[in-house]
Amino acid sequence: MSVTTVIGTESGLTVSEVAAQSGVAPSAVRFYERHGVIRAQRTAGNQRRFASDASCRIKVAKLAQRVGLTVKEIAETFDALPPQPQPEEWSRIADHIVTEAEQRVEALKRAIAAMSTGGHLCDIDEALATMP
Amino acid sequence: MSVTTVIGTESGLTVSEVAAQSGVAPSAVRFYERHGVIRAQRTAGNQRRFASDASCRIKVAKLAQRVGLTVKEIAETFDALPPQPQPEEWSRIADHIVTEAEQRVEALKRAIAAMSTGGHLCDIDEALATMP
DNA sequence: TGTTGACTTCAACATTTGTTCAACTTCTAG
DNA sequence: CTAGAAGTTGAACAAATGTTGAAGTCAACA
Repeated sequence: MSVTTVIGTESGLTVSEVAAQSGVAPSAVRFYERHGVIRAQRTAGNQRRFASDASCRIKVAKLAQRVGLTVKEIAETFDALPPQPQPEEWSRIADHIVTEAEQRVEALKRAIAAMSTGGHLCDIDEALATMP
Repeated sequence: MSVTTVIGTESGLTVSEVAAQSGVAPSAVRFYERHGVIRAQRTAGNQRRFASDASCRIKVAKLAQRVGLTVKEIAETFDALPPQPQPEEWSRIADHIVTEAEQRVEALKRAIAAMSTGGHLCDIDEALATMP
């Protein structure tokens, strides 16, 4: 071996590896670690080493951001995960995020429906507004 | 009358009125106008006057932000509205926003499902990772 | 040994979404 | 007419989400 990148010694994924796997920039990987979305061990030489679930966390986080969750909220959600999460625990987290997103969409739909009741949504009540 | 606030002369809602109706700060109302979420006429004295759909636009915008749409995206969506939108046109816009939000949630769900196939989601493939 | 590439931290910058303040103008009530 | 409430602009600040660059460290290979 040693022709292509030698995979991180000291057991764990490097920043670049996680970045490549998750499709974000290395700077973003560091950013997510600082904000608790992912966790890292350190090597003797102070380099980060991530467990293999790191890139998955980032992928989920990116999608969660797309539906309005903040990095902080996502980090807090992931906080419920133990160091060695079981697939089933992961599913619970995923469900939680999806549910939160769906609730926000429902809130949006309900609000729009509420505004629509009576046949008007955001229409200009010209007649009413200009009444004496 | 004339005891409580007299509603803006020169036909239209003032910044404060829209702010009160929509539940945001006056500064936010000006912000949304600058970014095209709402539009204003100006009085002879250069004050903003909003049509009565302004607060509704803001309410929808706030909820749309909660599901991940940016102010710019929302403004672009509202751009499709004519100056005097009919309720039906409003419904189309509302549908568009809801649909966009639902698509994002679907993307999230599909991605999670894809990651879950094979029984693992984000679990640590310790065995695999440490294989020689 | 030395240089090369990947890593480290820290600071600065950029964008989005607002808020706050100062200085000035306009509107409305009395 | 005049005082005070509310409006105007512009600049500065703030938090969230990153990116970029400088300066230094570390490990591996020739």
